[in-house]
Amino acid sequence: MPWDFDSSAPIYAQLASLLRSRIASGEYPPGSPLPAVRTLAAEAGVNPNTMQRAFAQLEQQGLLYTRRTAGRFVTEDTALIAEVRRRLAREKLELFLIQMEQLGYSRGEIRSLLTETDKEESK
Amino acid sequence: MPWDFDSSAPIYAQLASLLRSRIASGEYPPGSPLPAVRTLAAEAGVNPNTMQRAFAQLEQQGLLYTRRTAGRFVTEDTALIAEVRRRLAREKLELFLIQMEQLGYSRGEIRSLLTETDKEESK
Amino acid sequence: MPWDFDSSAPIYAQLASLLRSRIASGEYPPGSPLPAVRTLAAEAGVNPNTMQRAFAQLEQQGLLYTRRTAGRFVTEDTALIAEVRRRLAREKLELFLIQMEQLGYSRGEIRSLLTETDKEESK
Amino acid sequence: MPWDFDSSAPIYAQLASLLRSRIASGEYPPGSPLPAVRTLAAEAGVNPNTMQRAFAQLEQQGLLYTRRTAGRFVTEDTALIAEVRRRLAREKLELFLIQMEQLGYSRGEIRSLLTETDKEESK
DNA sequence: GTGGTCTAGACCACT
DNA sequence: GTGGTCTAGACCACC
Repeated sequence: MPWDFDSSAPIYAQLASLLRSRIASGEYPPGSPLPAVRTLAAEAGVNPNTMQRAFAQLEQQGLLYTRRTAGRFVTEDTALIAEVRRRLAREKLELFLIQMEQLGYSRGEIRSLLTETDKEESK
Repeated sequence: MPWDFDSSAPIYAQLASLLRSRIASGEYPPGSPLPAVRTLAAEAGVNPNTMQRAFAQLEQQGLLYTRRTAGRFVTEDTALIAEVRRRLAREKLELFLIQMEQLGYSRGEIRSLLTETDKEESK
Repeated sequence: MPWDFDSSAPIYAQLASLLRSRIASGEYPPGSPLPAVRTLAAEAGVNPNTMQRAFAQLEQQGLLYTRRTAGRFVTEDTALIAEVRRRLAREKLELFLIQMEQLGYSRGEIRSLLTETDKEESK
Repeated sequence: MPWDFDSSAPIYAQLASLLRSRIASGEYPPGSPLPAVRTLAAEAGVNPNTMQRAFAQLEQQGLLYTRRTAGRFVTEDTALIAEVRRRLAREKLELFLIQMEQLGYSRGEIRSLLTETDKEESK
Protein backbone atom coordinates (compact mmCIF):
# COMPACT_ATOMS: atom_id res chain seq x y z
CA MET A 1 0.00 0.00 0.00
CA PRO A 2 1.98 3.01 -1.11
CA TRP A 3 -0.62 5.33 0.40
CA ASP A 4 1.52 6.99 2.96
CA PHE A 5 1.86 10.68 2.37
CA ASP A 6 3.21 13.02 4.96
CA SER A 7 6.56 11.47 5.75
CA SER A 8 6.65 14.20 8.37
CA ALA A 9 9.21 12.53 10.61
CA PRO A 10 9.68 14.25 13.95
CA ILE A 11 11.78 17.36 13.71
CA TYR A 12 14.46 16.03 16.02
CA ALA A 13 14.88 13.01 13.76
CA GLN A 14 15.20 15.20 10.71
CA LEU A 15 17.75 17.34 12.48
CA ALA A 16 19.66 14.26 13.55
CA SER A 17 19.65 13.05 9.99
CA LEU A 18 20.99 16.33 8.75
CA LEU A 19 23.77 16.48 11.31
CA ARG A 20 24.59 12.87 10.56
CA SER A 21 25.11 13.76 6.94
CA ARG A 22 27.37 16.64 7.86
CA ILE A 23 29.54 14.38 9.94
CA ALA A 24 29.55 11.64 7.34
CA SER A 25 30.52 14.06 4.61
CA GLY A 26 33.35 15.54 6.62
CA GLU A 27 31.73 18.96 6.86
CA TYR A 28 32.18 18.45 10.60
CA PRO A 29 35.57 16.69 10.68
CA PRO A 30 36.48 13.94 13.17
CA GLY A 31 37.41 15.34 16.56
CA SER A 32 36.21 18.84 15.76
CA PRO A 33 33.96 20.72 18.15
CA LEU A 34 30.34 21.04 17.16
CA PRO A 35 28.48 24.32 17.40
CA ALA A 36 26.68 24.80 20.70
CA VAL A 37 23.20 23.36 21.02
CA ARG A 38 21.73 26.78 21.55
CA THR A 39 23.48 28.16 18.50
CA LEU A 40 22.29 25.44 16.17
CA ALA A 41 18.83 25.57 17.68
CA ALA A 42 18.61 29.27 17.03
CA GLU A 43 19.91 28.82 13.47
CA ALA A 44 17.33 26.18 12.76
CA GLY A 45 14.58 28.06 14.51
CA VAL A 46 13.78 25.24 16.91
CA ASN A 47 13.75 24.91 20.64
CA PRO A 48 17.13 24.00 22.18
CA ASN A 49 15.47 20.97 23.71
CA THR A 50 14.59 19.64 20.29
CA MET A 51 18.12 20.09 19.03
CA GLN A 52 19.38 18.44 22.19
CA ARG A 53 17.29 15.42 21.36
CA ALA A 54 18.79 15.23 17.90
CA PHE A 55 22.26 15.26 19.41
CA ALA A 56 21.25 12.55 21.84
CA GLN A 57 20.48 10.27 18.90
CA LEU A 58 23.88 10.85 17.35
CA GLU A 59 25.63 10.41 20.66
CA GLN A 60 23.92 7.10 21.21
CA GLN A 61 25.06 6.06 17.76
CA GLY A 62 28.61 6.93 18.78
CA LEU A 63 29.02 9.65 16.18
CA LEU A 64 29.82 12.26 18.80
CA TYR A 65 30.74 12.54 22.44
CA THR A 66 30.09 15.14 25.07
CA ARG A 67 32.53 16.83 27.36
CA ARG A 68 30.47 18.51 30.02
CA THR A 69 30.88 22.25 30.10
CA ALA A 70 33.25 22.06 27.14
CA GLY A 71 30.86 21.09 24.38
CA ARG A 72 30.25 18.29 21.93
CA PHE A 73 32.80 16.82 19.60
CA VAL A 74 32.69 14.64 16.52
CA THR A 75 34.00 11.16 17.23
CA GLU A 76 37.56 10.38 16.22
CA ASP A 77 36.48 6.92 15.15
CA THR A 78 36.94 7.46 11.43
CA ALA A 79 36.02 3.86 10.74
CA LEU A 80 32.61 4.41 12.28
CA ILE A 81 32.15 7.61 10.32
CA ALA A 82 33.11 5.88 7.10
CA GLU A 83 30.70 3.08 7.85
CA VAL A 84 27.85 5.49 8.48
CA ARG A 85 28.69 7.35 5.29
CA ARG A 86 28.51 4.10 3.35
CA ARG A 87 25.24 3.17 4.98
CA LEU A 88 23.65 6.51 4.19
CA ALA A 89 24.81 6.35 0.58
CA ARG A 90 23.46 2.86 0.31
CA GLU A 91 20.07 3.89 1.63
CA LYS A 92 19.79 6.77 -0.78
CA LEU A 93 20.85 4.55 -3.65
CA GLU A 94 18.23 1.97 -2.86
CA LEU A 95 15.48 4.53 -2.52
CA PHE A 96 16.52 6.02 -5.85
CA LEU A 97 16.57 2.68 -7.60
CA ILE A 98 13.17 1.73 -6.28
CA GLN A 99 11.69 4.98 -7.46
CA MET A 100 13.24 4.59 -10.88
CA GLU A 101 12.04 1.05 -11.21
CA GLN A 102 8.56 2.23 -10.29
CA LEU A 103 8.82 4.57 -13.26
CA GLY A 104 9.80 1.61 -15.39
CA TYR A 105 13.49 2.38 -15.80
CA SER A 106 15.87 -0.52 -16.21
CA ARG A 107 19.39 -0.52 -14.82
CA GLY A 108 20.75 0.10 -18.27
CA GLU A 109 18.57 3.14 -18.78
CA ILE A 110 19.53 4.48 -15.38
CA ARG A 111 23.17 4.09 -16.23
CA SER A 112 22.81 5.93 -19.48
CA LEU A 113 20.93 8.73 -17.75
CA LEU A 114 23.89 9.00 -15.41
CA THR A 115 26.48 9.24 -18.17
CA GLU A 116 24.25 11.76 -19.89
CA THR A 117 24.36 14.09 -16.92
CA ASP A 118 28.10 13.56 -16.72
CA LYS A 119 28.46 15.06 -20.15
CA GLU A 120 26.27 17.99 -19.25
CA GLU A 121 28.43 18.62 -16.22
CA SER A 122 31.52 18.74 -18.35
CA LYS A 123 29.99 21.28 -20.69
CA MET B 1 20.23 27.35 3.81
CA PRO B 2 19.92 23.60 4.31
CA TRP B 3 17.57 24.11 7.26
CA ASP B 4 14.38 22.99 5.69
CA PHE B 5 12.72 20.13 7.46
CA ASP B 6 9.77 18.44 5.95
CA SER B 7 7.98 21.31 4.18
CA SER B 8 4.97 19.03 4.52
CA ALA B 9 3.43 19.64 1.11
CA PRO B 10 -0.35 19.73 1.01
CA ILE B 11 -1.95 16.32 0.90
CA TYR B 12 -3.62 16.86 -2.47
CA ALA B 13 -0.23 17.60 -4.02
CA GLN B 14 1.22 14.44 -2.57
CA LEU B 15 -1.67 12.47 -3.95
CA ALA B 16 -1.29 14.10 -7.35
CA SER B 17 2.39 13.21 -7.33
CA LEU B 18 1.58 9.62 -6.57
CA LEU B 19 -1.03 9.31 -9.29
CA ARG B 20 1.32 11.00 -11.72
CA SER B 21 3.90 8.33 -11.03
CA ARG B 22 1.36 5.61 -11.67
CA ILE B 23 0.47 7.06 -15.02
CA ALA B 24 4.07 7.68 -15.98
CA SER B 25 5.04 4.14 -15.08
CA GLY B 26 2.20 2.62 -17.07
CA GLU B 27 0.48 1.20 -13.99
CA TYR B 28 -2.51 3.17 -15.28
CA PRO B 29 -2.08 2.66 -19.06
CA PRO B 30 -2.94 5.30 -21.70
CA GLY B 31 -6.65 5.50 -22.41
CA SER B 32 -7.62 3.32 -19.48
CA PRO B 33 -10.31 4.34 -17.01
CA LEU B 34 -9.17 5.51 -13.60
CA PRO B 35 -10.69 4.19 -10.39
CA ALA B 36 -13.52 6.33 -9.05
CA VAL B 37 -12.62 9.30 -6.90
CA ARG B 38 -14.57 7.88 -4.02
CA THR B 39 -12.77 4.57 -4.27
CA LEU B 40 -9.32 6.11 -4.29
CA ALA B 41 -10.26 8.55 -1.55
CA ALA B 42 -11.46 5.73 0.64
CA GLU B 43 -8.32 3.72 -0.09
CA ALA B 44 -6.18 6.64 0.94
CA GLY B 45 -8.31 7.49 3.93
CA VAL B 46 -8.84 10.96 2.59
CA ASN B 47 -11.77 13.22 1.96
CA PRO B 48 -13.09 12.81 -1.64
CA ASN B 49 -12.73 16.56 -2.07
CA THR B 50 -9.02 16.29 -1.50
CA MET B 51 -8.69 13.51 -4.06
CA GLN B 52 -10.78 15.56 -6.44
CA ARG B 53 -8.29 18.36 -6.19
CA ALA B 54 -5.44 15.99 -6.98
CA PHE B 55 -7.24 14.90 -10.14
CA ALA B 56 -7.79 18.51 -11.11
CA GLN B 57 -4.04 19.05 -11.10
CA LEU B 58 -3.44 16.12 -13.39
CA GLU B 59 -6.25 17.13 -15.67
CA GLN B 60 -4.84 20.61 -16.01
CA GLN B 61 -1.51 19.05 -16.89
CA GLY B 62 -3.24 17.05 -19.62
CA LEU B 63 -2.46 13.69 -18.10
CA LEU B 64 -6.10 12.73 -17.88
CA TYR B 65 -9.44 13.83 -19.23
CA THR B 66 -12.99 13.60 -18.00
CA ARG B 67 -15.93 12.16 -19.91
CA ARG B 68 -19.12 13.28 -18.22
CA THR B 69 -21.05 10.38 -16.87
CA ALA B 70 -18.37 7.92 -17.96
CA GLY B 71 -15.56 8.86 -15.60
CA ARG B 72 -11.91 9.82 -15.90
CA PHE B 73 -9.42 8.34 -18.32
CA VAL B 74 -5.69 8.45 -18.73
CA THR B 75 -4.66 10.54 -21.73
CA GLU B 76 -3.84 8.72 -24.97
CA ASP B 77 -1.06 11.22 -25.63
CA THR B 78 1.78 8.79 -25.11
CA ALA B 79 4.29 11.45 -26.00
CA LEU B 80 3.11 13.59 -23.10
CA ILE B 81 3.22 10.63 -20.77
CA ALA B 82 6.73 9.79 -21.88
CA GLU B 83 7.79 13.36 -21.36
CA VAL B 84 6.37 13.43 -17.84
CA ARG B 85 8.06 10.15 -17.11
CA ARG B 86 11.38 11.56 -18.24
CA ARG B 87 10.88 14.68 -16.17
CA LEU B 88 10.10 12.72 -13.02
CA ALA B 89 13.09 10.48 -13.52
CA ARG B 90 15.26 13.49 -14.09
CA GLU B 91 14.07 15.10 -10.86
CA LYS B 92 14.77 11.99 -8.85
CA LEU B 93 18.16 11.62 -10.45
CA GLU B 94 19.15 15.15 -9.59
CA LEU B 95 18.00 14.85 -6.01
CA PHE B 96 19.94 11.63 -5.70
CA LEU B 97 23.09 13.11 -7.17
CA ILE B 98 22.93 16.15 -4.92
CA GLN B 99 22.56 13.96 -1.85
CA MET B 100 25.46 11.78 -2.88
CA GLU B 101 27.66 14.75 -3.57
CA GLN B 102 26.79 16.08 -0.14
CA LEU B 103 28.14 12.81 1.22
CA GLY B 104 31.30 13.34 -0.76
CA TYR B 105 30.72 10.78 -3.48
CA SER B 106 32.14 11.45 -6.92
CA ARG B 107 30.42 10.38 -10.13
CA GLY B 108 32.88 7.57 -10.50
CA GLU B 109 32.16 6.24 -7.05
CA ILE B 110 28.44 6.48 -7.67
CA ARG B 111 28.79 4.53 -10.87
CA SER B 112 30.77 1.78 -9.19
CA LEU B 113 28.18 1.58 -6.41
CA LEU B 114 25.59 1.07 -9.11
CA THR B 115 27.44 -1.75 -10.81
CA GLU B 116 28.00 -3.27 -7.38
CA THR B 117 24.28 -3.51 -6.75
CA ASP B 118 23.81 -4.87 -10.25
CA LYS B 119 25.94 -7.84 -9.34
CA GLU B 120 24.02 -8.39 -6.12
CA GLU B 121 20.76 -8.36 -8.02
CA SER B 122 21.95 -11.01 -10.44
CA LYS B 123 22.94 -13.33 -7.63
CA MET C 1 39.48 10.04 46.17
CA PRO C 2 36.36 8.82 47.93
CA TRP C 3 35.15 12.39 48.39
CA ASP C 4 32.25 12.29 46.08
CA PHE C 5 28.93 13.01 47.69
CA ASP C 6 26.08 14.00 45.44
CA SER C 7 24.71 10.61 44.38
CA SER C 8 21.77 12.71 43.14
CA ALA C 9 21.19 10.91 39.85
CA PRO C 10 18.68 12.58 37.54
CA ILE C 11 15.09 11.92 38.47
CA TYR C 12 14.29 10.18 35.21
CA ALA C 13 17.14 7.75 35.83
CA GLN C 14 15.88 7.03 39.32
CA LEU C 15 12.41 6.45 37.97
CA ALA C 16 13.77 4.18 35.27
CA SER C 17 15.68 2.25 37.88
CA LEU C 18 12.58 1.81 39.98
CA LEU C 19 10.44 0.65 37.10
CA ARG C 20 13.22 -1.67 36.01
CA SER C 21 13.14 -3.30 39.41
CA ARG C 22 9.41 -3.75 39.22
CA ILE C 23 9.68 -5.49 35.90
CA ALA C 24 12.60 -7.60 37.00
CA SER C 25 10.80 -8.69 40.14
CA GLY C 26 7.65 -9.63 38.28
CA GLU C 27 5.56 -6.94 39.95
CA TYR C 28 4.81 -5.91 36.38
CA PRO C 29 4.58 -9.34 34.69
CA PRO C 30 5.75 -10.04 31.11
CA GLY C 31 3.25 -8.86 28.53
CA SER C 32 1.17 -6.92 31.01
CA PRO C 33 0.11 -3.35 30.32
CA LEU C 34 1.90 -0.64 32.24
CA PRO C 35 0.05 2.22 33.87
CA ALA C 36 -0.27 5.28 31.66
CA VAL C 37 2.56 7.78 31.66
CA ARG C 38 0.33 10.51 33.00
CA THR C 39 -0.91 8.28 35.79
CA LEU C 40 2.51 7.28 36.98
CA ALA C 41 3.77 10.82 36.61
CA ALA C 42 0.96 12.12 38.77
CA GLU C 43 1.56 9.38 41.35
CA ALA C 44 5.23 10.23 41.51
CA GLY C 45 4.60 13.94 41.48
CA VAL C 46 6.76 14.56 38.44
CA ASN C 47 6.13 16.02 35.03
CA PRO C 48 4.80 13.56 32.45
CA ASN C 49 7.77 14.43 30.28
CA THR C 50 10.15 13.22 32.94
CA MET C 51 8.32 9.94 33.32
CA GLN C 52 8.28 9.61 29.55
CA ARG C 53 12.02 9.86 29.54
CA ALA C 54 12.29 7.10 32.09
CA PHE C 55 10.16 4.87 29.91
CA ALA C 56 12.28 5.73 26.90
CA GLN C 57 15.30 4.29 28.71
CA LEU C 58 13.51 1.04 29.43
CA GLU C 59 12.16 0.82 25.92
CA GLN C 60 15.62 1.26 24.48
CA GLN C 61 16.79 -1.53 26.75
CA GLY C 62 14.04 -3.71 25.33
CA LEU C 63 12.25 -4.16 28.63
CA LEU C 64 9.02 -2.76 27.24
CA TYR C 65 7.40 -1.89 23.96
CA THR C 66 4.88 0.71 22.93
CA ARG C 67 1.67 0.25 21.06
CA ARG C 68 0.55 3.67 19.94
CA THR C 69 -2.80 4.69 21.35
CA ALA C 70 -2.98 1.45 23.28
CA GLY C 71 -0.26 1.98 25.86
CA ARG C 72 2.99 0.43 26.96
CA PHE C 73 3.55 -3.23 27.71
CA VAL C 74 6.21 -5.23 29.50
CA THR C 75 8.25 -7.29 27.07
CA GLU C 76 7.40 -10.95 26.70
CA ASP C 77 11.09 -11.78 26.45
CA THR C 78 11.38 -13.51 29.79
CA ALA C 79 15.00 -14.36 29.11
CA LEU C 80 15.84 -10.68 28.88
CA ILE C 81 13.93 -9.95 32.06
CA ALA C 82 15.73 -12.74 33.87
CA GLU C 83 19.05 -11.45 32.66
CA VAL C 84 18.29 -7.93 33.87
CA ARG C 85 17.18 -9.29 37.21
CA ARG C 86 20.46 -11.14 37.58
CA ARG C 87 22.42 -8.05 36.62
CA LEU C 88 20.62 -5.87 39.12
CA ALA C 89 21.11 -8.39 41.89
CA ARG C 90 24.76 -8.64 41.02
CA GLU C 91 25.21 -4.90 41.19
CA LYS C 92 23.53 -4.65 44.57
CA LEU C 93 25.58 -7.53 45.90
CA GLU C 94 28.83 -5.93 44.82
CA LEU C 95 27.94 -2.57 46.32
CA PHE C 96 27.00 -4.29 49.56
CA LEU C 97 30.21 -6.29 49.72
CA ILE C 98 32.34 -3.21 49.07
CA GLN C 99 30.61 -1.33 51.84
CA MET C 100 31.01 -4.21 54.25
CA GLU C 101 34.65 -4.61 53.42
CA GLN C 102 35.11 -0.91 54.05
CA LEU C 103 33.76 -1.55 57.52
CA GLY C 104 36.26 -4.34 57.93
CA TYR C 105 33.94 -7.30 57.60
CA SER C 106 35.32 -10.50 56.12
CA ARG C 107 33.28 -12.84 53.96
CA GLY C 108 32.95 -15.21 56.87
CA GLU C 109 31.58 -12.51 59.16
CA ILE C 110 29.18 -11.39 56.48
CA ARG C 111 27.92 -14.91 56.07
CA SER C 112 27.36 -15.36 59.77
CA LEU C 113 25.49 -12.04 59.92
CA LEU C 114 23.26 -13.42 57.20
CA THR C 115 22.48 -16.64 59.04
CA GLU C 116 21.86 -14.56 62.17
CA THR C 117 19.13 -12.60 60.46
CA ASP C 118 17.70 -15.83 59.08
CA LYS C 119 17.09 -17.01 62.61
CA GLU C 120 15.44 -13.74 63.55
CA GLU C 121 13.16 -14.05 60.58
CA SER C 122 12.07 -17.50 61.63
CA LYS C 123 11.18 -16.33 65.13
CA MET D 1 4.51 5.24 49.02
CA PRO D 2 7.42 3.86 47.03
CA TRP D 3 7.76 7.11 45.12
CA ASP D 4 10.65 8.71 46.87
CA PHE D 5 13.48 9.58 44.58
CA ASP D 6 16.72 10.82 45.88
CA SER D 7 15.91 12.98 48.88
CA SER D 8 19.48 14.13 48.43
CA ALA D 9 20.67 14.24 52.02
CA PRO D 10 22.49 17.41 53.06
CA ILE D 11 26.18 17.42 52.34
CA TYR D 12 27.21 17.62 55.99
CA ALA D 13 25.25 14.46 56.70
CA GLN D 14 26.93 12.65 53.85
CA LEU D 15 30.30 13.77 55.15
CA ALA D 16 29.44 12.66 58.67
CA SER D 17 28.42 9.29 57.35
CA LEU D 18 31.68 8.91 55.52
CA LEU D 19 33.81 9.87 58.50
CA ARG D 20 31.76 7.54 60.68
CA SER D 21 32.62 4.68 58.38
CA ARG D 22 36.28 5.50 58.59
CA ILE D 23 36.21 5.43 62.34
CA ALA D 24 34.14 2.26 62.47
CA SER D 25 36.44 0.51 60.05
CA GLY D 26 39.56 1.46 61.99
CA GLU D 27 40.93 3.62 59.22
CA TYR D 28 40.99 6.30 61.90
CA PRO D 29 42.02 4.19 64.94
CA PRO D 30 40.77 4.80 68.51
CA GLY D 31 42.56 7.67 70.21
CA SER D 32 44.26 8.86 67.04
CA PRO D 33 44.19 12.50 65.98
CA LEU D 34 41.92 13.41 63.12
CA PRO D 35 43.07 15.53 60.20
CA ALA D 36 42.37 19.24 60.60
CA VAL D 37 38.96 20.47 59.58
CA ARG D 38 40.50 22.79 57.04
CA THR D 39 42.49 19.95 55.49
CA LEU D 40 39.53 17.65 55.12
CA ALA D 41 37.32 20.48 53.90
CA ALA D 42 39.85 21.37 51.23
CA GLU D 43 40.19 17.71 50.24
CA ALA D 44 36.45 17.39 49.86
CA GLY D 45 36.11 20.71 48.11
CA VAL D 46 33.71 21.89 50.76
CA ASN D 47 33.32 24.91 52.95
CA PRO D 48 35.07 24.37 56.33
CA ASN D 49 31.79 25.26 58.03
CA THR D 50 30.12 22.30 56.39
CA MET D 51 32.87 19.95 57.53
CA GLN D 52 32.63 21.46 61.00
CA ARG D 53 29.00 20.52 61.14
CA ALA D 54 29.80 16.95 60.18
CA PHE D 55 32.26 16.74 63.06
CA ALA D 56 29.66 18.15 65.41
CA GLN D 57 27.38 15.23 64.59
CA LEU D 58 30.07 12.70 65.36
CA GLU D 59 31.07 14.47 68.55
CA GLN D 60 27.51 14.46 69.78
CA GLN D 61 27.41 10.73 69.08
CA GLY D 62 30.50 10.31 71.20
CA LEU D 63 32.65 9.01 68.38
CA LEU D 64 35.20 11.78 68.81
CA TYR D 65 36.18 14.41 71.30
CA THR D 66 37.83 17.80 71.08
CA ARG D 67 40.89 18.92 73.04
CA ARG D 68 41.07 22.69 72.81
CA THR D 69 44.19 23.81 70.99
CA ALA D 70 45.24 20.21 70.33
CA GLY D 71 42.56 19.16 67.87
CA ARG D 72 40.05 16.35 67.53
CA PHE D 73 40.62 12.73 68.42
CA VAL D 74 38.84 9.49 67.83
CA THR D 75 37.20 8.20 71.00
CA GLU D 76 39.04 5.49 72.96
CA ASP D 77 35.73 3.85 73.76
CA THR D 78 36.29 0.79 71.60
CA ALA D 79 32.99 -0.67 72.74
CA LEU D 80 31.15 2.31 71.32
CA ILE D 81 33.07 2.08 68.08
CA ALA D 82 32.34 -1.60 67.80
CA GLU D 83 28.70 -0.94 68.45
CA VAL D 84 28.53 1.73 65.77
CA ARG D 85 30.31 -0.56 63.37
CA ARG D 86 27.78 -3.28 64.04
CA ARG D 87 24.91 -0.86 63.60
CA LEU D 88 26.21 0.40 60.27
CA ALA D 89 26.77 -3.11 59.02
CA ARG D 90 23.32 -4.06 60.13
CA GLU D 91 21.77 -1.15 58.29
CA LYS D 92 23.55 -1.99 55.09
CA LEU D 93 22.62 -5.62 55.41
CA GLU D 94 18.95 -4.81 55.86
CA LEU D 95 18.90 -2.45 52.93
CA PHE D 96 20.59 -5.09 50.82
CA LEU D 97 18.18 -7.82 51.87
CA ILE D 98 15.15 -5.63 51.20
CA GLN D 99 16.41 -4.82 47.75
CA MET D 100 17.10 -8.45 46.97
CA GLU D 101 13.70 -9.52 48.21
CA GLN D 102 12.18 -6.86 46.01
CA LEU D 103 13.90 -8.58 43.11
CA GLY D 104 12.40 -11.85 44.24
CA TYR D 105 15.53 -13.45 45.70
CA SER D 106 15.13 -15.83 48.59
CA ARG D 107 17.67 -16.13 51.40
CA GLY D 108 18.93 -19.34 49.92
CA GLU D 109 19.54 -17.77 46.54
CA ILE D 110 21.29 -14.85 48.18
CA ARG D 111 23.57 -17.18 50.07
CA SER D 112 24.51 -19.10 46.97
CA LEU D 113 25.24 -15.85 45.15
CA LEU D 114 27.57 -15.00 48.01
CA THR D 115 29.48 -18.25 47.86
CA GLU D 116 29.67 -17.84 44.09
CA THR D 117 31.51 -14.54 44.41
CA ASP D 118 33.74 -16.10 47.05
CA LYS D 119 35.01 -18.55 44.46
CA GLU D 120 35.60 -15.80 41.95
CA GLU D 121 37.60 -13.85 44.49
CA SER D 122 39.85 -16.80 45.20
CA LYS D 123 40.65 -17.29 41.53
C1' DG E 1 -8.41 8.07 26.42
C1' DT E 2 -3.30 6.73 24.68
C1' DG E 3 1.62 8.01 23.46
C1' DG E 4 4.60 11.47 20.82
C1' DT E 5 6.31 15.81 20.04
C1' DC E 6 7.43 20.58 20.74
C1' DT E 7 7.98 25.07 23.03
C1' DA E 8 9.27 28.43 26.43
C1' DG E 9 11.56 29.25 30.18
C1' DA E 10 13.96 27.98 34.30
C1' DC E 11 17.73 26.26 37.37
C1' DC E 12 21.97 23.57 38.20
C1' DA E 13 26.97 22.25 37.97
C1' DC E 14 31.03 22.96 36.06
C1' DT E 15 35.20 25.99 34.46
C1' DG F 1 29.86 30.25 28.56
C1' DT F 2 28.78 24.91 28.19
C1' DG F 3 25.56 20.79 28.52
C1' DG F 4 21.89 18.54 31.55
C1' DT F 5 17.63 18.48 33.62
C1' DC F 6 12.96 19.68 34.73
C1' DT F 7 8.40 21.85 34.48
C1' DA F 8 4.12 23.51 32.57
C1' DG F 9 1.32 23.50 29.03
C1' DA F 10 0.19 22.76 24.32
C1' DC F 11 -1.08 20.27 19.97
C1' DC F 12 -1.23 16.08 17.08
C1' DA F 13 -2.66 11.29 15.49
C1' DC F 14 -4.88 7.37 16.59
C1' DC F 15 -9.01 4.33 17.93
